[in-house]
This record gives sequence, C-alpha cells and structure tokens, in this order.
Amino acid sequence: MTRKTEREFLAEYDPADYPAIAVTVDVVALTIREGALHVLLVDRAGHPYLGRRALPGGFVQDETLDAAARRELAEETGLRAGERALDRVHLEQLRTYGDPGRDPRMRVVSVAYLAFAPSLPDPRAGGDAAAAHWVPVAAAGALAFDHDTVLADGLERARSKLEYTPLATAFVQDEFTIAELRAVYAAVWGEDLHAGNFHRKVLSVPGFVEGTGRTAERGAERGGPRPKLYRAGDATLLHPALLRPATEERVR
Amino acid sequence: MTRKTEREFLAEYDPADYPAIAVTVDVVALTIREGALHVLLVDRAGHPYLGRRALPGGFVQDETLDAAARRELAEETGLRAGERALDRVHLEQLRTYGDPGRDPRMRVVSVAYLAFAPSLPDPRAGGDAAAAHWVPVAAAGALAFDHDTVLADGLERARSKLEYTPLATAFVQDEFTIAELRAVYAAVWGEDLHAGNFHRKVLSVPGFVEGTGRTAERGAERGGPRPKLYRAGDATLLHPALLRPATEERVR
DNA sequence: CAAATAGTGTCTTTTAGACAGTATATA
DNA sequence: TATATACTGTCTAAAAGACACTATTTG
Repeated sequence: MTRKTEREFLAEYDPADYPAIAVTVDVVALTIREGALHVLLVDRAGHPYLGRRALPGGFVQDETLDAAARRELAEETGLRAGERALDRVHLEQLRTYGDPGRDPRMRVVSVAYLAFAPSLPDPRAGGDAAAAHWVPVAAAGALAFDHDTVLADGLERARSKLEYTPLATAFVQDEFTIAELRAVYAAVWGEDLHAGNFHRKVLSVPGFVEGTGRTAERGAERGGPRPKLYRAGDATLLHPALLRPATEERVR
Repeated sequence: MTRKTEREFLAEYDPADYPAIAVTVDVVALTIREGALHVLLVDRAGHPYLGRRALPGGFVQDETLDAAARRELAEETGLRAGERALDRVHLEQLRTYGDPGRDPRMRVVSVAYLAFAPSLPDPRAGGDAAAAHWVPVAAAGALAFDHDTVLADGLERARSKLEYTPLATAFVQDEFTIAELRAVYAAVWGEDLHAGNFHRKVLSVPGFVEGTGRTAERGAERGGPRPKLYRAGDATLLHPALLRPATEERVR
C-alpha cells in the first residue's frame, strides 16, 4: 500500500509511461434535402485514403468531447460558433471505435457523434469546409477508415430514435407542418407512412408537437388545404412510441 | 495539395505532434444476487481518490476496446479467459467519458462498458481481484472520478434494454423459470410485476424464451407447483416490447 | 374542373393490464 | 391443513392500422 501523499503522487506521475493513443471525434451529420436523407462528408486531401470520402472529424483538443464534435461540425459546415443554425443542431454521442489498425498511422480511438440538423446551406467555400458536401446516404459508400461502419451505426441509431423520441423535429424548421414531419420519418425509415393515421398519432402523443394557431401560406404544390403549423413540444420521450412497421424481420 | 506518396507520408508522421491523451476502459458489471441488483466495485489502493470505491478499469493495451473491457472484467473477478462463466457475460459499449479534469493526473478518455452476468462467485482473493466486491447498487454511491455518472448511465441503459431486448436472460442461468426472469425485471426496474400477466406476456413474445420440456426439481420455498424450465430463444429484439409501467413520469 | 392533400370518423385487431380461479406444491 | 405459487381464463381499455370521407386548395 502506498504511503505517498496525493501531492507527491501527482508530481511523480508520468504520462509517458502509458501507450500513446490519439483521440479523435468523427461526426455523422444528417439532414434532409429534397426529401432524401443526406450525410456530411469530406474529401480527404492527404494520406491515408487520399481522395476517398470520410466523415468529418479531427483531434480532440483541450475541450470536452461534445465541444470537440460541435467544433468539428462548425469547421466543416462553415457555420460559426454562436450562429443560430449551429446551435439548433442536435448532437449526441454515438459510440467509440478503437480497433488497432483502423488507422494505419497509429493507434487512434475515435469518439463518433451523431448530429441531426434542419436543412443547412452548402458548406462555405474556403477553409476546412472547402472539401465538404452533403451526400445522399444512398450514395455514401466506400468511405475511408471504418467510416462505413460508423455511418451504418449512426443511421440505425437515427431510425431507432425517431421511434421513441421527438427528434424528428430536429430535422425541420422551428415551425413545421405534420406533412413535413411525416416526410422526415419517410426519409429516415425509407418507407412511406399512412398520412391520416400518422397525423392523428402525432397529435395524440402528449408533448410531441404543439399548435401555433397559425397556418401555412399556401397548400401543397398540386393542391390541398393550407396545413396548420406546429412547433416542437416539451416531451423528451414519445409515449406511446411511433414504432416502425415490419419490425418482425429485424427481430432475429 | 500534397504530392507525397502514402509511404513517405507515414514515415514522416509523428504521433508526438498530437496531444497526449490516455485511453482507459471502465466496466459497469451488473449481476443479481439474492434478488437485488449488484455492481462490481474496487477499492482504490492509490491516489487519486485513495480508499474510495470505483468501477473496475484500466488502460487500453494493444487490443480492441471490447477485448480490453473483457480483460479488465476477468482480472477483477478472478475469472480466467476461456472460462465458461466469463464467456457467458454479455458485454456492450456504454458511452465514452472524456471531460478535461475528470482525472487530476492527466487527460484521460474512458470508454465505459456495460456487462450483464448471471450470479458470479465472489472475486477470488489474490491478484488484482483482492479489492473487488459485488455491492448492491442501492449502496453504491460516492464513487471515484465521474463514476457515479457512469454507473447511473449504465443502470438506465440496463433498464431500457430490458424493455426491448431479451437481455434479462443474460442475468439468469442457462435454464430458468419464468419467475426467475420476472425477478430480474423486478430487481432492475425496482418494481414488482404482475406474475400472471408477465408469464403470459413472456411466452407470447416470439423467440424470447423456448421451453425445455423439463420441470424444476421443486416448487417455491413455501409451496406451489414445480415450474417449467425455459432457455433463451433466438430473438435479438422483443416484439412487442415489455414496456416499463409509469412511463408518463419520465417523459418530460 | 380534375387532382392532390389536410384532417377526421369509424371499424377491426392487437396488446396491456386488472382480476379471478384452479391445480400443485411446501412447511 | 394453511399458504404460496404456477399458470390460465376473462374482461376492459388503449393503441395500431386499414379504410373511407369531407373540405380545401392548386394548376
């Protein structure tokens, strides 16, 4: 049993005694554009995987992991800290990837984050964001490192969270119609939902959405009544949940 | 744009250019003993937090993160790799904690794991396991580092996973009765469940449990028919799920 | 006007949960 | 024998999902 004081112990402690592992954050940033789910990807400008697409990410600095993820997202999208669009992005930790060999340079442990954003502008030219673009998830394959796995995990998390949380509202603007919300579910789940039942269901879940008393400027493109506008309610969990259909196939 | 080859690039790459961060794994290992949920804790033998209880954990070596977690669990419980009891333990990644200052010695990023185990023997004396014990979660407070938070996150994950996965079977032996399974839910959720409804519900979820055709040696302590024995089925998700009662209160 | 959509009504099926009842063990 | 338990039956309420219908807006 040691008899050192804590002060003595800290003075003698040498970080170099432990193996060097780099820690990075990678961000799976999702948004919906023209009805399709998109992910933010960057073109790698250096080795390894030069020219391949990758999730945006970088080394963790003297900051929390959450802050590192938000900073990377800001840098790649060109949004500035404090900007409203960036503040509205929902960020949550996804999981951590650390297999030896996942990066040929050295041992890198990457903490992946998942971001849900309303439709954002194209990343601004100049700076880090030059090589970033929104890519339809259907066309996002063959990524660098183990990012195919990270993206797949992020998509599954997103699909799942739509079931039991109100996070679909993170993909739409402050005020939205029920049809816009339904389009989020359709894009993320990859299947259409019955409009009438969806409508009633959303309104019946306490705290999911709240009415604004206002109505959209105009109806749908090819006709229809002007829909009411809603904003996100105060629920953090949906009860009862909106379960995906066809769960049977995923069960075994 | 670089013109180096990948070989040249790797040769020049210097890990020391990046901030030194230590990577550890911590394990929230849960089991049920005498009807109460227990967590595996160690008494810290050194600074910082000398004498405080902590989650078992340690530095990641040249191994996957999952392997590091299983190794730490084996070391602290005294179970040896390849031992059947250890192989049966369900391990999954919980989340990663990396706030600057969470360890006063240096920047430490900890990947936390969650383990579900059937009732295990007391950690063996000798070696690292000397200071480890199973502690009722109700009595597990004031842990070292941010381990109170890690434990709380692990408990919430465990409660939640019991709802929609068959993981309750990871807490019981290979063959079990419906009442034993119900005791797992009661211990993890902290509330009793209606025996009759639970029984029918478990049997009605496809792939949750399958009958063995066998019957327990004897009935309950104070009387009752000898219950049938079941083993885990092949479902990976419960559909429909077994939802916790009183969800309303957790919703906002 | 034709077509599309918002929003509501209704019916059926599934599921959750309350409660009761019977048979079978135990001390 | 008294009591606890396994397991099943039955009823009600909640919820999911299919389908139909009206009113409203668009080109």
